[in-house]
Amino acid sequence: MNEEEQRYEPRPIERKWQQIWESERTWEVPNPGEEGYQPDKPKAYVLEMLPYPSGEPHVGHLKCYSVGDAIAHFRRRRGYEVIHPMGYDAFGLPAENHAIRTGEHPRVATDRSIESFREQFREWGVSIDWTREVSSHNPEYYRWTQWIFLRLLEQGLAYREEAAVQWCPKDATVLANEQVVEGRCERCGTLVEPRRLKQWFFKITDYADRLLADFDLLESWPDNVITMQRNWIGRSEGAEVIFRCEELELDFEVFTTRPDTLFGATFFVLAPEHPAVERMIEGTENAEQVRTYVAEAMRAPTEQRGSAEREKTGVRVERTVTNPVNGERIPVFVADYVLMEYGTGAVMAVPAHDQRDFDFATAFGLEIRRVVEPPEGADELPEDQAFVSHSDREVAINSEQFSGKPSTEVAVEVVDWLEGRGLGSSAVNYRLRDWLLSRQRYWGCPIPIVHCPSCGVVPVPDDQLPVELPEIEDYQPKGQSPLETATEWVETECPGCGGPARRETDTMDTFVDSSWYFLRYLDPRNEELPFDREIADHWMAVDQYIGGVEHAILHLMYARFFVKALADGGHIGVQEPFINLFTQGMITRDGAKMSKSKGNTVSPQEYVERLGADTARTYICFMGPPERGGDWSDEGVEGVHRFLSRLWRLAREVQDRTDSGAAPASQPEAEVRELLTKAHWAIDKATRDFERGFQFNTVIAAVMELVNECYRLKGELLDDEREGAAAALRFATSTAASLIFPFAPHLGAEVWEMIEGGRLWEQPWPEPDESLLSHETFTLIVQVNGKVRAKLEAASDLGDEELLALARAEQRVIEQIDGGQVVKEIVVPGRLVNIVVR
RNA sequence: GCCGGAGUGGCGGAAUUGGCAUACGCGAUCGACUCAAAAUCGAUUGCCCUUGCGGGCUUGUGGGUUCGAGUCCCACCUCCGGCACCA
Repeated sequence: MNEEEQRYEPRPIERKWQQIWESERTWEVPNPGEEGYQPDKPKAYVLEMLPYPSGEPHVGHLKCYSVGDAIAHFRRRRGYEVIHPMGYDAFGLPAENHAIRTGEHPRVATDRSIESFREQFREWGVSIDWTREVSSHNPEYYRWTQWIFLRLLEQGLAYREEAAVQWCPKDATVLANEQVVEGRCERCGTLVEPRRLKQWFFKITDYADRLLADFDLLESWPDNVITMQRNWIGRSEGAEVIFRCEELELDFEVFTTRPDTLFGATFFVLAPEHPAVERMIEGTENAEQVRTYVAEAMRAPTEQRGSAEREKTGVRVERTVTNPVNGERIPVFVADYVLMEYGTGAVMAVPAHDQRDFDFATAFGLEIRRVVEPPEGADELPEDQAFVSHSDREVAINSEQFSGKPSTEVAVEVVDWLEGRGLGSSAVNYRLRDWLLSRQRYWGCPIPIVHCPSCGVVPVPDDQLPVELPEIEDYQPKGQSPLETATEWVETECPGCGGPARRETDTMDTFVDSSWYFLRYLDPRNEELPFDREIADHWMAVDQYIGGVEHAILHLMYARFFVKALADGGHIGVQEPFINLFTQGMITRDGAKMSKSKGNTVSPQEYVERLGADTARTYICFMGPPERGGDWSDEGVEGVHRFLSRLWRLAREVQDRTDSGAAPASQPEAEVRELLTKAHWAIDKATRDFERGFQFNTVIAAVMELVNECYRLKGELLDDEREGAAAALRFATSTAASLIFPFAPHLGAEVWEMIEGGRLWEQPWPEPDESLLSHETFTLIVQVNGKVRAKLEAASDLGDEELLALARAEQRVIEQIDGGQVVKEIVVPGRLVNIVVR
């Protein structure tokens, strides 16, 4: 045998199997009722978040699809009918910005990128059912995005309203609340500005409670994702209380989580944006001063306003409002620490028991009246801050008839009292805002609406869908949608009255496209509906969803909302799209996030070409627990490549030097038994670790141990004339191939074919032989006072007394006990003996 | 500030129910093969003391429970992620 034949060359092996999978359509699965459908198999929907096609796939993609593919392969071989589709989230800003720079149509760049993604997925050997491929920028897809929009409109879940919205001046579009991070645009980091615009919204707030409650329907989601969504929804219970401005006969509703502190309300604050500010100041002496303050506050960037550390500012309004519980007239202020977006934009201020109100009262010299006290005997309260504790232990004071009662009780009773007089009621408030979906951009799904001067807002009838995106000359946004320039497209007929009308020129947020794609995969060529309900009900929900944690709020909450809305419309039978969620950690290089500007990017393609896809995929799964992320190391990749080479060379040698007809040994010799035991140990370990979650690093480590054991024993076994020796080696080698297959499918298939013949993926996942796992002897750990003093082989069937006798016979144990008195002896059967000596 | 998560060799990490701490990989050292190198195969590799036998120490820090703690409890430190004038 020459050198060439001894070297593991991944490229030809990988090509060979990719071609087989492609020509044999190995990973395609039929829908119920279609040819080849196997009703007796349980289904498993394994799904990775669809990529946004921009440029070429990066390491994050490689990780996501390596992890997902390992799960898909494991499930298939465990007897599931696995649906594992792929698609592209193809609308979006980067392609449009590219178009603005180059003049190239966004579709061209997007399609080019999709081609590159498709090609790489094929080269990575990902087991995808390509018949189900979709892309959100194709009219065959977005037709149904529009259809769903219209259904939500019918269900009263889509509405158009003028609202103060967050505008990104750089991207020249409005943003959803979720897309504003610390006052900046989530995409480009530009400070956002407030603007008043008429925009389309989805009423996700209607689902706030169900989005919270249905966390119970999920099996396994990372806690941090659930927490993030929970915080984002921000449900808080409390009361709505009416404060009346008697002079103007104007009622103000405020929300409070602490109705028990109502007697401590010593002033009242309006947000600068509050619509009633002008009426309140009209005709008062300092009206102009208030107007100046409001104007300044409105101009300040959101980011600056949103800081708790900032000094409190505000201005007095020459009016009072009445505290409903005691009839007290309290002063009114306008201050920017009160936000229009939350609650009612007005608050009752209780400086004694709210830090912000305390800070404001201190700055403006206002009364701080304590109405809640800790029980007697508690520590002195600090004078320089608010006392916010609220439990059964605190007691109301200075609260008329409520004084002396526990503050939680008072909270309930005060609300009852208010309710009885029509001055308030219990209420729930959310941080969650409705989803603003309008975008003043070109490269998105057109909103299927026509504005008619006589009929108003008219939905485009279903049979006129899709509303296709027109071709335009100039992609540059000018504060309005670039679609405004497509005059011929904009000017249309009203579907209602037939008169001249104009099309809606805003497009949809791309998160709309990706909120239902997992349903289209199930029935991708349906021309009557986005998907057939029966088919969708068969495959849904997604059994395992895999993706980056950066989508914890945006995508994952929107998709949950969509599925609930579709369920309410009778289009689907599930309430939750993703039963199990796995969020992968980020891969860094030299400890830093990869970025082109830092020049520390890792190109998956480079590694795939040089070392093979199997190496790249296996390495990424071996780096550490995939949810944690890790640092890319070239030495580490080499190490994995070395391991795969070892397996391949082992297979080569075993194939050359053993017979396939070899019978298993009837009377196993020590080496044979050792090797078989290791193989079954590896099967057991790999299976358990797979089932435990995503600890692929330990699965791979077990296979490495098995291969190491083969190397250790193969010298003797290959020289051994008896048939059992060869059979054991063949079994161990093909088992290693079988177990590594989910990570290195090409090599796994190749080695299996070399040793066993046939198609590895058609083989069920191996089962460990229990009889080989239970040992006749075990290593007994002998401790004296909890310290290991000896290790010895003991028969597994020995009783406690016999184990103790063995332990006490050990020389080193005798020395340690020497002279002392044995106080206690602990025996853990099958593990250890601990002798306690004084 | 609030809510999560994590701290284990030179490095990435393992340890399933409270029972051998450091599996597997990287790196390093030595050896075999080679004229030589690469590749490959094999051995060693937590720290300290000791020529050796052996002994002591070690899972961020301090305490506790236990025959026995990386794992459980209490307090603290550090790092990472998320949220934050949310009334």
